[in-house]
Order: sequence, then structure tokens, then C-alpha cells
Amino acid sequence: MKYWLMKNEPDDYSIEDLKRDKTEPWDGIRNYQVRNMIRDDMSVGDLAFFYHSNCEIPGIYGLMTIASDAYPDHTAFDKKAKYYDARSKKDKPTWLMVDVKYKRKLKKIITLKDLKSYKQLSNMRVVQRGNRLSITEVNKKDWEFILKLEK
DNA sequence: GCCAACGTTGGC
DNA sequence: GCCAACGTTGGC
Repeated sequence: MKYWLMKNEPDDYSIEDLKRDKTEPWDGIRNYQVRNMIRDDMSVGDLAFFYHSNCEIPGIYGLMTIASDAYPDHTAFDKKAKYYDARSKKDKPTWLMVDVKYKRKLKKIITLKDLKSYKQLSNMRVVQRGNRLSITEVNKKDWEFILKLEK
């Protein structure tokens, strides 16, 4: 079982939205590295942090479970969708997504500032400058360390 | 295949 | 809103 950190802009879709919807397709991945990760390394039952990016307080807001294998991201076929991609064909989809299931909100938000303040976590991609991957793997040690911070 | 130009991400 | 960092595009 693996652990992940998945970023989204809360203005677009937040932990509150996922709490309401319970399960939701994580669509809009348009980066090959991230696509390959969800296709090859992610499995049903993996756990993930829901990270709010590009907002007033960037950080980890909640926990979710990976609820499906990777399957074609149909929003790439939709001309009206924000992330429409004419090159992705229905019989040979370029882009994939997974379903995520709401687990819980953190008792206390773990902000990016918090994450940066611990030397133990300096290996995490999310604290490194210039990191642009919307999904990164989190190792077990860091996962457990972060969960202890909410207490 | 190189690499400059361009677009996007995301913290601040 | 600014801008650094980085991925992608496309001319050559």
C-alpha cells in the first residue's frame, strides 16, 4: 500500500466538496509523469492527503482513499471542458483519472509552512521549490509523522 | 535532437 | 498580481 499527496485548488474543488460528494473522479491530470504514476503505481485502497494549493493557506486539509484503478478521463474528450485535449481519442485516451473517496478532514490543517518547518520532511516533493507535480508519493515514515502533527 | 519561446503552476 | 521554475511546443 502506498501513500500520496494530491493537490487541488480549493476554488475549483475542495475537501468540503469531497465531503459532500463522498466519491469523486480526480479529473484534469494533464501531465505525463503524473498520469504514469496513477496508471502504474497507484492502487485501490491507497491513502492520500488532500492538499489545497494556490489559495490563502496552502496545506493538507484531509484524507482520502483511492477508490478505483486509472480509467480514461472523459473530460479530455469534452470540447467545452476546461481541460479538453483534442489529441486524446476515445479509442486511445491520452489522459487517465482515478476515483477518490472521502475519509476525513484533519483535526488541524497541516499547512505548507508547517511541513517546511520540519527537517524530517525536507525530502518531500511538496516542500521543494519548483515542484509542479500535482500528485506525489509520500513515504510511510513521512505519512505517519504528518498524521502525528494534527494531535 | 536542440533549444528558445511560450504557457502553466503555485507560493508569496 | 508578480514571477520563478519547469513542462511543452515547434521551428530548424
